[in-house]
Amino acid sequence: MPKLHAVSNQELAGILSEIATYLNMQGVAWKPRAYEKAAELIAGMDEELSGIYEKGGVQALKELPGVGIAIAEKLEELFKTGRSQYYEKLRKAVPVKLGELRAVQGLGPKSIAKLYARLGVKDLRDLERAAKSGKLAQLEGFGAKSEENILQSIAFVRGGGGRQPIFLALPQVRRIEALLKKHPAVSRITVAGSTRRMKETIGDVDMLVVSARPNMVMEHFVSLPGVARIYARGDTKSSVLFRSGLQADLRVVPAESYGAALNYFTGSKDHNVAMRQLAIAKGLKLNEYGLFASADRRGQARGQTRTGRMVAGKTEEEIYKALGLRYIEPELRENTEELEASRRGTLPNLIGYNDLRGDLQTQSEWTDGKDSIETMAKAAAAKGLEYIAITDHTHSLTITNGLDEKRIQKQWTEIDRVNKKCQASGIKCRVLKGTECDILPDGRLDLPDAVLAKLDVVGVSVHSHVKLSRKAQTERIIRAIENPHVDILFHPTGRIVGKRPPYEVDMEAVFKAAKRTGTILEVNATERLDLKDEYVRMAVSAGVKLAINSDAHTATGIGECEFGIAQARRGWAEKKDIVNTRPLEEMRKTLK
DNA sequence: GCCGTTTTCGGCCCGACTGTTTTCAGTCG
Repeated sequence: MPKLHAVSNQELAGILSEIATYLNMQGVAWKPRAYEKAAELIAGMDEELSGIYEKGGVQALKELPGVGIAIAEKLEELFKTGRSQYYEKLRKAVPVKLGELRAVQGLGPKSIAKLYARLGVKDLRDLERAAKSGKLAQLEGFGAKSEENILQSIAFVRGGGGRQPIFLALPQVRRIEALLKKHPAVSRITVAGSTRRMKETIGDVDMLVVSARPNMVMEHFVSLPGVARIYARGDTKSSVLFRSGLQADLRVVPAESYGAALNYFTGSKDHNVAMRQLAIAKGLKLNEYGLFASADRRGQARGQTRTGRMVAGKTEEEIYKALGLRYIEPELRENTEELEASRRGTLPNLIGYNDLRGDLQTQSEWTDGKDSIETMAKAAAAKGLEYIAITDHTHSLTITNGLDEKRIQKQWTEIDRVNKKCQASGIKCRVLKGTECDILPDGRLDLPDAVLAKLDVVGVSVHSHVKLSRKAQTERIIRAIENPHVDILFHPTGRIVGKRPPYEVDMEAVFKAAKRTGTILEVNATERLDLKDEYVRMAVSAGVKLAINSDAHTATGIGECEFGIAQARRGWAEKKDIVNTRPLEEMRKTLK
């Protein structure tokens, strides 16, 4: 067989999605949705499609839900020739930079097509010129307002507008929520959307309120401090952009529909579609107003939204129940088998946000942390933690003033002193002797085994040589965790949300090795969020134990693990999967 | 273009808001 082109899932998804846009431009019915659906499926797959094709050919591709003969053959052509004639023909007819233009708010396929046909707009620069020259406003279907909106959107796109990491967005969201909650016309408010699902990045925020005076609430919302732009202001929906770059939508919903609205606006979109399909299969109809006994055809034809008898809608629980399902936690609503698990009663009993009893990664002033061990211990006790491990860096990481063999032994004396003092004064938090020991490029460790053997908790991390080949990096990490003293692999993939990609590493091999050697993997709760949700799920199903740690460098940061717990929940982790939910002595039994 | 305990043909999730319209197309989620 001739050599295949290793076109990645991301590239394939991009091409299919662009085909969908081109077909949409031409006003073709339904085909765009088919291509879009296939694109979404492929973008979300863990396994490389090229591998699936190599093993099973077109037949294997066709077995994917949403991929039929036509799309399978286009994929085959891409693997065989690296190109798609169909796609190139479409692109030739309208040679525009879809990637740039589709990012502009309010600009869809039809507008892009028209702007190209009439004004020759091919990219963001052309678009800006057309808008500034006033030509755009003269086009039928466009006007002064669309010109203004497009110019603002261009500025937003250029400013890197888009998704924000949840740990940056959520504090802002909570401030906005608090401001709205104080308004007398707001009787109830909930944050929905990807924020409620605790996705690692947030595109925009959806908030729901119940109010007898929606108009007042909307007025209050669009005039909140920090609002830079109002996209929409209606009776039931308003949408604004804050100066911080956060976009927020507020919806006013009737109390009797609150559960349905919450369900609908929490998403994910795929979860909603699956829910609605389930409803249809049961002869019901689900929308944001409730679950209804199927509407009669005449009612639907008249565009009525609330036809039929309401079966459920006040709470999410009753909607799930009416569909024969158990309640599904928001973090699981990604349409990745949660509906099936719910129906079968096999949903995980997720770890709770208050389930952690200890913190197994913290840094003190001995290296790059800010506070003394004693201060850290007191802060941990005040937060109700039963134990923390002080895991300062090791000497290879010179920039942090990492500990060598001598200094770490001195630190033990200090930890003994702090533990004694705490015990004497009734402070119930035990400080464990730990390390965040560097993994050297060849997989050896930065401290001798004799020292590691005396520590309570040995964590290991990659901090250098992050560009090794996949094979070398994987072997390096596996060699490190094969060390009989190593308890935890800290931030296993090295990524930082929105800043730094993960190293090239075969995580399936790491999970196998972790299982075999009894090594715990960390879910780092800082901006790393590493392991991420998908890897948590793979680790859990591989039977690997996890620890969720704050990686605190200050006393105030200790035990701050909300976002790490969220990732673990999104990865279907239960309390029993997380070692630091256990009391100290039980937790110690999970260490090597 | 895809799919089938409602169908191999005829469905495909569905409603709100904007802007430019005078009844609606386009976009978004």
